[in-house]
Amino acid sequence: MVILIADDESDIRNLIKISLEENGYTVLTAQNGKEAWDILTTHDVHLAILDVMMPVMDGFNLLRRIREHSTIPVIFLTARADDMDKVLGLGLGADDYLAKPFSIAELVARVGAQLRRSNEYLLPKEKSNVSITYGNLTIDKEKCCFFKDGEPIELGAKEYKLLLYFMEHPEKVFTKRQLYHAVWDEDYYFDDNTVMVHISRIRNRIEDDPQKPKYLKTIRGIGYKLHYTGEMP
Amino acid sequence: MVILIADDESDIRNLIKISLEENGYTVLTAQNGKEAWDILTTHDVHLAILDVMMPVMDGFNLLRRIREHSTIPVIFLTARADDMDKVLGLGLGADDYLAKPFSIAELVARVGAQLRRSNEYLLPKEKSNVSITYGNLTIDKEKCCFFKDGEPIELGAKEYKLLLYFMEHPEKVFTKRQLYHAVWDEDYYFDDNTVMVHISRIRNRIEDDPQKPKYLKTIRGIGYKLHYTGEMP
DNA sequence: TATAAATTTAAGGAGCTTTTCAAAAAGCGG
DNA sequence: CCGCTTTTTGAAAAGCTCCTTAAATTTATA
Repeated sequence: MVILIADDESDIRNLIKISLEENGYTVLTAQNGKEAWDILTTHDVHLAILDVMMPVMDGFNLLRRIREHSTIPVIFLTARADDMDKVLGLGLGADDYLAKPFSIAELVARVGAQLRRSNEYLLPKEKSNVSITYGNLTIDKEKCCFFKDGEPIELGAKEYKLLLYFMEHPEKVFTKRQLYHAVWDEDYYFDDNTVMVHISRIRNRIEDDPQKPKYLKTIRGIGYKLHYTGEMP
Repeated sequence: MVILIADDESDIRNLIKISLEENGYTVLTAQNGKEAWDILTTHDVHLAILDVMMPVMDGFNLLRRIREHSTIPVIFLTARADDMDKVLGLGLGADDYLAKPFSIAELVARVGAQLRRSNEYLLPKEKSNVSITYGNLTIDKEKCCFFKDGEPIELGAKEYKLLLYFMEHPEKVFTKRQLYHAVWDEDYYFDDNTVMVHISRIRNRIEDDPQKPKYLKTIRGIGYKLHYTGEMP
């Protein structure tokens, strides 16, 4: 799960970031509303924590823009009591709010609660077949985008189709012949290594260490599979 | 969000313009009521800040004309106390007012508040299905007009339909076949490049640099999509 | 260690994309 | 209804990206 924190105070940002990362979340940060908007439009974010008072664009305006396109949970942080009233009064669609200073444990708990809730009531579109998430990898079939930890990764068309096929059948092993069939939609009669070259390319883009792939595993003598090492949220 | 400032003092115009732009708004300016009226009738403006005293057409008359057609928030600026009384007394439908000299921070706050309010109570018509806004692009299905930063951009019929289709599904990738189907409403059997030509023409009209499109992105090997860069003018 | 399998690299080119241009069609005003 | 302007279409050429190919290198297994 990818969480965005937008706050102009770097101490608070870092404190929250570290605490959430300890709980297994991936965290992106922004110093102001504009930065946050840039991240939200280019990344795959599942929840946002926004300070009300920020330079360049404040939390209210940011939330309004978010709600034009998205229903992700948003948690507000406020320093002043009357800001809190605004949050409630405006009915802008914030899902939760906390007054500073707040207990970090409470924030983490509320993040968990919002994510659980949003998972339950997810729109059918978001829920099912448009985007596929496996571990910290996400592929959006509508936008034709691929994300790792919420970060977008550029892929060529063939690379994208190949990876999509793996994402649709995680952990399943495919021979090169099967993969060629699925992606190129034609038989291959002899073993050119086109498929392998593309696998190699994908590894260079998505693996931390392409020599020791964590995701795209080789099953020697048979083929390849998409594997996820680590705990599933 | 596009804001119009009408004031004959250029210092004040620029000060306000800069402050609002820092907050992520797009700003248009006018030196008098007539200029302001010209802009309001040809552009897509979401809020107006009017000086009461202006040559050619004063703020009162301008507001009266605005209210014949539009319900956008209007904020008055006044230099004299008795003008302020007029604003209140006339009941012309100004949404807020500030006496000069005013704190720029307060003006920015009030602009934000008015925009929030107008968004909440928006008529369903204005809110949803008649005009679509994505980033700094707006398309008005009723007037069949397209705006970038509030500036109208002329489009041919096919260009308009194509762009409308993209605006209705922002970020979604479409193949040329899908686009042809949606806009021309007939199958295409061979790959004439008529869709591409129209894409190219749209880019020439809406992109700052058509060579490096910010909005209409090519997804090589797959198709095209309307993207929002997150940049704010 | 030998051998087969898998991976990497780099170059050339195929195919996709863009642009341009001109002809055809459609819209507009007189 | 005719001639003018604008828009759309189609074809062809130029440009560019990424795919394919082949050869060199590394890794795994018997």
